[in-house]
Amino acid sequence: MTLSPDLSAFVDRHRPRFRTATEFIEAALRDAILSGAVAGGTPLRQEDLAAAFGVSRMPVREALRQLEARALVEFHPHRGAVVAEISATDAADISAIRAALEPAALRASVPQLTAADLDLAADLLAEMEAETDPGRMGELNRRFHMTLYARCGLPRLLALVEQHLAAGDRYLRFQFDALAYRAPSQREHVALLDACRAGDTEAACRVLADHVEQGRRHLADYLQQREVAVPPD
Amino acid sequence: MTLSPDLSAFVDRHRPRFRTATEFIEAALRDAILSGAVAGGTPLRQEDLAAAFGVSRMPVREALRQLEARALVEFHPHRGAVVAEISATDAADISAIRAALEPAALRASVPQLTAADLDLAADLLAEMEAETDPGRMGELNRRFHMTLYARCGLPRLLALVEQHLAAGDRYLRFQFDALAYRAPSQREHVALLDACRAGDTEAACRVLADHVEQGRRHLADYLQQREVAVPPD
DNA sequence: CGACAGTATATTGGATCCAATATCCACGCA
DNA sequence: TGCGTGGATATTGGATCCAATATACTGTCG
Repeated sequence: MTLSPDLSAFVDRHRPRFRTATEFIEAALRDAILSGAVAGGTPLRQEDLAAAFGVSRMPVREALRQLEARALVEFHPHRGAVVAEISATDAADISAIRAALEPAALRASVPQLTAADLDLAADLLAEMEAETDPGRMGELNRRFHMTLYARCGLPRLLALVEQHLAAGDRYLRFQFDALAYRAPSQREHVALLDACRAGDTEAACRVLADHVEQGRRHLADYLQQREVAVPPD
Repeated sequence: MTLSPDLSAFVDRHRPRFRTATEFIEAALRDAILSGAVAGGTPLRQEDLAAAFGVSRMPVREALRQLEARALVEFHPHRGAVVAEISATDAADISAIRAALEPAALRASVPQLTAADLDLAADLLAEMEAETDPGRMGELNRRFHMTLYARCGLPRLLALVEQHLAAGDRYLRFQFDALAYRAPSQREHVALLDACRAGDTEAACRVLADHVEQGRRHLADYLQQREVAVPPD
């Protein structure tokens, strides 16, 4: 440890973000799918992906396997992987999981939240007010929620919550009337943060449960009308 | 379709259970880990596993990647994979997830349960009375629970529940006083099944929440005394 | 004209090979 | 003697190659 502590920040900043190609590709593909950049049903040709990333098929295969375990892609033996389809029932599924998990995470986290956590959450909320890009909006929303859950001390639960927050965002991409949902959502966020700041765990959980339920309903309504408009093939 | 329908059952029965080596190895390793046959911290050498399964390292690598995504093994770049460690906090983590998810699954499932479902659950319960092998007992317990959740119509939620039921069983392997827990657990199972049979969804959820909580407490007590006996190295 | 069989092709699954890197150990130096 | 350096070794990460299989096409037969 002869290295000046001041230098460590630079070392960290310049350290390659990913240590293996597999890690990098897995993260990139996950982002691409969750952000909605590649639609459900899209075939994922190993050769094409390998060429796109400038590697061989092998790290692509490993990354696809990890995404399969996360239900983001589906494998059909000898036919390849396709991006998992979205559907109204899948949205309901994700909403149900969120509704079950997030209050549990919040309940464990609120008593441990620090002033810094609450300030960070407030900052994220303020940023969301001005944001127009839906992708960035989704990220801010996830970070806001995750900040409030972060102190729950249950890493598995936290990972599951993050995963399903992101999975839910896949659907928001396709909502053109998302703006109508935005104002009430923000009001719920404010109420949630207030309850957390007051240390009222149960009130916070109630607000959150309601918030997730509102989101579920909003999504269900949207997807149902969409399904009527675009009949299943 | 010239094949007599009567033959299809035989075809299915004799169809190789796994169509790719990766699938097979993934299932085998998962079972080995969840059953407690290989302890946490065990290094998983790709070459050794490949030899043990009679294949090359490649399907082993893909299987390990899938298990990594399920948090059953941990990868350390260029150092290999090790079986995920068990700990008191991890057990608490899994218990919290179960407590959140299972009542949600049950609530959605109870109204859809058929008489056949309830009879199957009763059969499993009866089998459990006589069972002494802890591994088989765990499997019966999982199947009993899953039978009651099966009609929830939310496949992702169901998969998560199954995954964490199995993950929880990893801990029961190490409990030598599991027999003391067995009788009250069975009583709770009976009460749960009765409530389901009566179609009283909310009562069933209360019984289940209590059941999971009892399991959590039992596990926490056991692991705590164990941690005192075996200080962390 | 339609259905089936056989083949051709594309793509994945698996094996082998090479490169990169982490750990271990011996050695030298203060 | 203790620490740091350098190389040897084991193991993984990645590339390339071969085999297996699913799909599409083509031609033939009814």
